[in-house]
Amino acid sequence: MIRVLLADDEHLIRGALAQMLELEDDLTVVAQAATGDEALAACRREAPDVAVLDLQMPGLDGLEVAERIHREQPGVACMIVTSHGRPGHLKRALAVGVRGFLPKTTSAVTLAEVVRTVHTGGRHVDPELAAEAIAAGDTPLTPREADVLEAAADGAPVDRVAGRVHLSPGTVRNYLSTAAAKLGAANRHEAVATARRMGWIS
Amino acid sequence: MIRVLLADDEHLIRGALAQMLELEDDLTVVAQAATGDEALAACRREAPDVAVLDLQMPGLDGLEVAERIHREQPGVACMIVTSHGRPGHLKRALAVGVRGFLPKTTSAVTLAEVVRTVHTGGRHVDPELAAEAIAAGDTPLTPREADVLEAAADGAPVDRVAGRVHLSPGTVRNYLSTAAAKLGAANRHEAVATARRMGWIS
DNA sequence: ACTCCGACATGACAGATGTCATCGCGGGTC
DNA sequence: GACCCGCGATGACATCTGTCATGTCGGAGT
Repeated sequence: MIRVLLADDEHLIRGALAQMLELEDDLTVVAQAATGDEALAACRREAPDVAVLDLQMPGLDGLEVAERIHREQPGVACMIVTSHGRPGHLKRALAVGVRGFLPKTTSAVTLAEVVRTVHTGGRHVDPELAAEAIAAGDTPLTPREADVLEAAADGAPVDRVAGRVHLSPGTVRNYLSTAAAKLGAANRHEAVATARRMGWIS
Repeated sequence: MIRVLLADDEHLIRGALAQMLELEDDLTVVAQAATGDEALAACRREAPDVAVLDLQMPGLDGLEVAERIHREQPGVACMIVTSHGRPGHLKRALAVGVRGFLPKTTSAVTLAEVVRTVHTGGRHVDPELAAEAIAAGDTPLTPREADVLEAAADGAPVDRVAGRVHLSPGTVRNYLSTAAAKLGAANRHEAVATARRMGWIS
């Protein structure tokens, strides 16, 4: 019997998913969590075989949870389920030791199968997402550029961004300028949009 | 037996939800749809008692589908289920004749109950969302301001926005300026962010 | 008829932003 | 040691934006 931890902030979805997994003879949901922190706590307590994590959750997101679980309990196989599958997320997930990555558009049978796959040590990523990730390539941004772009993501004026990242306004402008150029955007706001779409910034 | 139409682009969720609703003795899912257009077609074909619509779907979104269903088949009770419950969406939904509005964070039993409620002619909106909607109030933007702001939502420079809405660049700047002022934003990009948060633009 | 308001436009000006050249510092690499 | 590259900074310049004053036009109310 494969013991599954289920984390998703949407109660309705989580409940429905749990019911569905319980329907499988060889699966049992031993814990549910609505936030990243809950998921982590539940994982320590129950030591499940597989952790099914939603990407976007309040508090720690699925990727951060997966990272910590992977460090603390390497025996627990993590997999990510998400509505918005950005290429960058997949890369980060794999880097962090995630063994399964599925969009919520996949069918129920696939989910159960993937749970079994990762439990036996295998990996599975959605083919379409994988293709996108390959097509998108790696981020062209330096770490600092990504930081600054993210700090500018809410549309705040340069000065405020500069305060957030503790840089001079001029430096911020330079970073944003090069970032926008690398992303082929006309200004930083477009740059933010494309970087978001690619999953290069949160 | 209450006949339910279920529309959600996330296959996993839709399937799980369907199973869950089928578990109720007095409910049966007669059709499922992954897009707005499919939902509309299925609704015409099956004439269900209740249509459960996700807000964000490819093609027509839940609100547009609800509007058309309400016009074409007033006998079909529409309800919206969504992950991101913005205050503005709720207002628009009620204006369009939607009878139930729930975030996906609600529990499964609530969903079933609300399906029954709207079927008997009642209404149900999530109390928390209702409170937010009241607190948020109506959009301060004129229709045209909202249009222009939405056209500027992806961060495009003024000229491009002007092209999209067939206006002179100067006029666009004026609209964006007044919109930003009304929303208390430092620039149009912040204005876009707050308008999005409130559900005043898609 | 008169008034108000929203849609649309123009012109002008200040301040914010994008761009570029240039600099120093430190960590790798050949 | 020489070199490249990323990080951080400055200054100058051109352009883009935000703001305001001002005007026209048509529809809705009174």
